[in-house]
Amino acid sequence: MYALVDCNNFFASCERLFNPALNGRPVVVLSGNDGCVIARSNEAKALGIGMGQPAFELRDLFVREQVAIFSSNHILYGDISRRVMSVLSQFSPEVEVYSIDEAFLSLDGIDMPYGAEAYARTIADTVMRCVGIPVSIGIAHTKTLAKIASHRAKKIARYKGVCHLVTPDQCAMALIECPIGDVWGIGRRLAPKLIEEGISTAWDFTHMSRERVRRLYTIEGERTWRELRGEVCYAVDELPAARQSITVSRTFGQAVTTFDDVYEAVANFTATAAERLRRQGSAASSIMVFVKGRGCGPGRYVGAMQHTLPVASDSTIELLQYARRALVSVFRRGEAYKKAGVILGHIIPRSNVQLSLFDTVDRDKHHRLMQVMDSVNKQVGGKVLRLGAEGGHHVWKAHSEHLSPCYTTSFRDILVVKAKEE
DNA sequence: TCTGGGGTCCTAGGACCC
DNA sequence: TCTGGGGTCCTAGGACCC
Repeated sequence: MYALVDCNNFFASCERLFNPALNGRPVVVLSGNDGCVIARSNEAKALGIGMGQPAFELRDLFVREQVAIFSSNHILYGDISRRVMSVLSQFSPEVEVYSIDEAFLSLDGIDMPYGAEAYARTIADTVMRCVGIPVSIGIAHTKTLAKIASHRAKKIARYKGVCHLVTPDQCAMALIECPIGDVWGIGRRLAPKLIEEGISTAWDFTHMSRERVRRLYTIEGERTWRELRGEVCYAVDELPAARQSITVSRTFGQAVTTFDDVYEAVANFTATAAERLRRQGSAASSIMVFVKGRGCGPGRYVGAMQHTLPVASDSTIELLQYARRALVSVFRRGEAYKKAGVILGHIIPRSNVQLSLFDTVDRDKHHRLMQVMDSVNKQVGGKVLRLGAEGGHHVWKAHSEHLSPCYTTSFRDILVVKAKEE
């Protein structure tokens, strides 16, 4: 059996954690640049605020309904997420961290004297007590069914946060009530096609023939179909696989016009991407830089250039040389840039790097330097050691007007609790 | 009348997830 | 005026190998 533990309104709940005055109030968290809504408390959902809705459309509503607004604070959310996952690991030896706010637990072989449902309630209570984040839990025989169960746990009040889909009757009821578009693996594109075919619920889908599913929706569709029928196709995967590509990109806070400013942004993105690369013990054989101009549609300037490295590398210094070269070839003078990004590709384990007879780079030296940079930055926090190209005035930085403090990761931001004066 | 049977690698495009 | 930022997998088709 599998349990899916899903944090409720995760980013909004993190903001509330250190600010209980927000309980009962609508809370929203905005994307980078405070562009659109990416998390909502239940009160905010009740006001009709949509996921992904642009913030400027909502300005009046925010004021009228006294909505608490936050810029994304990914450092805070990442730290709270780690704490939640750490609590979950006390309840199962097999935990798959599926996303920042979700984890699958294998319940096989676990001693649950009062049954799975009671066990799940203990999990939820413990996460609440230790971290303060509300969670919903779905339990079922497959991950896809556990997803449906957790969805019901969240949506249907009588479940009080835990939904257990084990008997055939429970499963049938859940499948009948599950719109096809809510099934894990059936997305925006497939759902309308299925509805056109007369398949509007998960139940209908499980009653299609296997051949038809396979023909129309290929192997992934067939796996979803089998999982909904109770056959396990996806196991709990504890070790996250090394990334095959690493992207770092940002929309700028304001349009940027000079090469130096765009290059500074690209240098920062390259450094961040290279650090992630080293953290997973890999090296990249290609680097792509892209830039986007202002506006949208066909008139918008989009440039991209990829370089292949002669020897795969994890050195920020070396990767940045290629990034700079790529930027030089896509940068157009007179253009106003609103976004740029760096993508590392053709990623391989560092131990598999094929050296070259004609190599000109002192790789040991680079490696030692990167190790020192990473360890100092990790100890001190932030980018204390960085390349000169990253410094400067950061005119490209996104604006985050509603950023909350990093309560749990920065000494400067630790919450001060005042004793009540006598 | 007759036309083998296996592979690999690469890319573009389409779908999905959070 | 303003609309995020990451990822994955699969398939088809073309080019190549023996």
